[in-house]
Amino acid sequence: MEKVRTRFAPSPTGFMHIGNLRTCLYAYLFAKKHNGTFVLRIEDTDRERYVDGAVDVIYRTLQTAGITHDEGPDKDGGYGPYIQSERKDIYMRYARELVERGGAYYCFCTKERLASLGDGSGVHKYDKHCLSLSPQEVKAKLDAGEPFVIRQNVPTEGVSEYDDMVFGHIAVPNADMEDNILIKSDGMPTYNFANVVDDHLMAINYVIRGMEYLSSTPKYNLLYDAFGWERPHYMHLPPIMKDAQRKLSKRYGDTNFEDFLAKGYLPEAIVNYIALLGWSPKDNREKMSMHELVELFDVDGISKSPSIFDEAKMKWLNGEYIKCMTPREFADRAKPFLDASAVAGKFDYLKVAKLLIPRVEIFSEIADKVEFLRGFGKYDPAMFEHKKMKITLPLALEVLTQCAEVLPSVDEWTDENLKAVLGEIAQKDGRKSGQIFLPLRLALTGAATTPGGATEMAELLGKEESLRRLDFSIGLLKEALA
RNA sequence: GGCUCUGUGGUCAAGCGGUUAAGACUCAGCCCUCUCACGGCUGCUACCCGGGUUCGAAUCCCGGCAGAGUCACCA
Repeated sequence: MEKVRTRFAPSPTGFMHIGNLRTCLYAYLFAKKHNGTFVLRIEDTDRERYVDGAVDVIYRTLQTAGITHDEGPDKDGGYGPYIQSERKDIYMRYARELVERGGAYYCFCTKERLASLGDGSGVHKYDKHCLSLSPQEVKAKLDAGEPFVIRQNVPTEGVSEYDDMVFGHIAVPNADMEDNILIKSDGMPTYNFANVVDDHLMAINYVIRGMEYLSSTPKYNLLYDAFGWERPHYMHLPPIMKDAQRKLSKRYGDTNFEDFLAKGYLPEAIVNYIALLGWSPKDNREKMSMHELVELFDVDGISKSPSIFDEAKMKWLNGEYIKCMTPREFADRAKPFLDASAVAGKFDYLKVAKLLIPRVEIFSEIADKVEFLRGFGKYDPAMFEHKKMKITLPLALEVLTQCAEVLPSVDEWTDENLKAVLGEIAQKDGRKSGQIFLPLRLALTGAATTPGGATEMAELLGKEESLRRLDFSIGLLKEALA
């Protein structure tokens, strides 16, 4: 196999959505899998769509996603420039060469004439009107400064075909293809042309992109052929859908990488999940690091049908990543979310992290989970009643009073130690452990559900605060029973 | 509408002529359990339809149907 060179060629529109990122990921994985080169090229030939700062978004996204390009605008590999707007003269030069080779021709038709081409059937197709212009006529118009475009000269008969690495053999009748514009009247190339010229000049031999190009690829091949260039291999990818009808796109929101980051998703989990949308490894493994993805990536595993983006599954995967974190890692990476929650400045993040790791799938769930820690005050004592555990209010009071007697003498205020001490008490009195832990947890938190049990809550709150709350709750119970 | 492609549970997705049609997410139930989670177990639900080919078809062929893509001086 020749040295593999793939590329990702986004247009700087301001954000990178999941579908683009996956295309980028596959191009990267394929290159790395084969010890090849992954090139980043910026396709900014459409100045009307250009957005300031958009290129930075691309760099930032690749970096946090863990995708590193070997060549690009910021990493010259000898095939630059890597920004299309800086290659303008190259395209014009090649377009003229193509005209000489008969693969293209000048067209001076006005927009009005083009619009009148309708021919009733509804679909218009350019009628090759300017192809019949003589060289002298063309020269005269050019000299007169008439605006022009350059069009590809597609044969009217025959069939163009190629083999796609995922979709197999593709054959399209030439008559169905139009003489598309290669050079626009502003002198800039269209995607159709710039892409082919750049891919060739940058020695890209594996073109990996969305399947929206599947049926126009024969047209690009015609260009390669007209120049006498070797055609690249093609790998077209099925789209990622929002639902069965709609493709994922920025129009529906929440589909770009940075939005998910803001919601508390881990970049490695997002990358892992999108790798799985449209591809699966031989052993059907699901949780994979970038390194493993590179190792396992294989064209055979790419699916031909569109896949629907399922955030529930991505969330689950994200949770799997969180479960593997140490409290230290969790505290560091979730810091912005912890800072914005009820535990900010009041509790030890490491202790909170330990409780949250198995209970949170994405960081944005943190706030709700710890909200009960915001304050502690009057609550409904009826919560102490528990039929299944046979806990009545008087029993709760009795147990809590007992706790209040024993606990102050506990020096090592840790989850484990407290558990041992309280367990002993329960056993001594012949009670189920729940009959003591349950009331205590309620007494310490005043919350029906908490991320952890009585002893974990006690450790988190600390001895002083725990005893204060216990005292308060005993008072509350006494009042209720009076 | 023409052309191109696709069609396995609600979702992702194994399967490549012979399987009790994997697995994961979701959902439901059970166990564990001091609430909530984690974990463990069980369950529900699928080969788009119709014809062929074949001893045998989810797998191959044809035709329907459904969905997607494309038909720009957007990429």
